[in-house]
Amino acid sequence: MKAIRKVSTLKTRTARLSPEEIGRTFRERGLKVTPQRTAIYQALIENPVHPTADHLYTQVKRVYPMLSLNTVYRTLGVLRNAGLTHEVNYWHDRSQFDGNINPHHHLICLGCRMIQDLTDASLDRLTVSSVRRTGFEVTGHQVEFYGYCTRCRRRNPAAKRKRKEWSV
Amino acid sequence: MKAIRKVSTLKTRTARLSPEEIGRTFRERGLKVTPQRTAIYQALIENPVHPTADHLYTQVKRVYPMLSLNTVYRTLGVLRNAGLTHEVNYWHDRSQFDGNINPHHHLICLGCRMIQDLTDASLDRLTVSSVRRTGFEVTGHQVEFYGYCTRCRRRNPAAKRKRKEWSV
DNA sequence: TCCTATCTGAGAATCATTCCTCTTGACTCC
DNA sequence: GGAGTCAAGAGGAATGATTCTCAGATAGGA
Repeated sequence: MKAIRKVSTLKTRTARLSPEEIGRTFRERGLKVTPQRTAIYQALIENPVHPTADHLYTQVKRVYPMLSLNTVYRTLGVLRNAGLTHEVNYWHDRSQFDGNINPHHHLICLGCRMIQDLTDASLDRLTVSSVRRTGFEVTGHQVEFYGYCTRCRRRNPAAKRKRKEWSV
Repeated sequence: MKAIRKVSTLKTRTARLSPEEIGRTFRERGLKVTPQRTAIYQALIENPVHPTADHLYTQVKRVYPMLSLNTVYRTLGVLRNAGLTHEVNYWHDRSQFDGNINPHHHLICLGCRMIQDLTDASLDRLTVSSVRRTGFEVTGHQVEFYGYCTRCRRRNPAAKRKRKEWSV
């Protein structure tokens, strides 16, 4: 379980689709193409920090001042049902959304709550015989690593790190 | 990443501590010992289904009819800060609590929403060089397997499974 | 261009969780 | 064992994320 053979890279999200490409993506999945929906999805996939509904609302409202938060929630629900986003809730207070639908894993900082994507082919291939023995049919999996990002480590070295960190 | 060497077992939670043992556990961690707190913790560790605050409230209220939901939340917060429970939120609507604080992983059924513990030593030892290269300091990790439990598979074989399953 | 199902905005409603205030009771010190 | 202290508990109100309802707008096929 230690040997990692394939090249692995930390994913910095740089997805950047034109409105036309987004429109095509929506039509392929039978979704209507509306300006709000397009803008919300664009904001989502360009955002590397796993935004909350409110983040997206604030961002898209700059372009569509009449946008309602309701529409953001509804749109995120539609995108999730269409498989265009995943919802994560590591902090138990509000949902964050992930526009990266390729298989990937997460690094979760207990200091600043940052959630960073990690793509690693060897983790994607993870199979465990103990799971097979249970009779559980696995359709996917995800690995979360908890700890401290470089910025938090620099600011607060382990030695003097206070025990008032976030818990999960 | 395929070779699983160690014996792995599906954990069926059977923790059963006496009130005295629970009291000792609390005192060791500097927590006051109260009947409500003891009962809530006992209900938590005896419950294999990752109960919600409301589940625990309903259960403990049978013994302590005056119990308030508020107390359940406060107690769960105390237990979490003391490292005696973990909070999970796979379904994005309410928190579920896990009294099993030994390293373990989860099988998550997209059919019935069941969350089952999986202990597997090889998964516990998982280390990934791509994470080390990022400079992220890992203090723990957890693997989640999504799919269908045996009961859901029996009721709804893959072939005729409708696409109205839960999404994560 | 027209029609209709679907989408949006606005505001209200819902519901899990937290806060506030007062009362109770666990633990310490004598 | 008794008194004092301070955290814990109960009850109810508040908070805040998310969902619902409904009327008007609009995307997209005919």
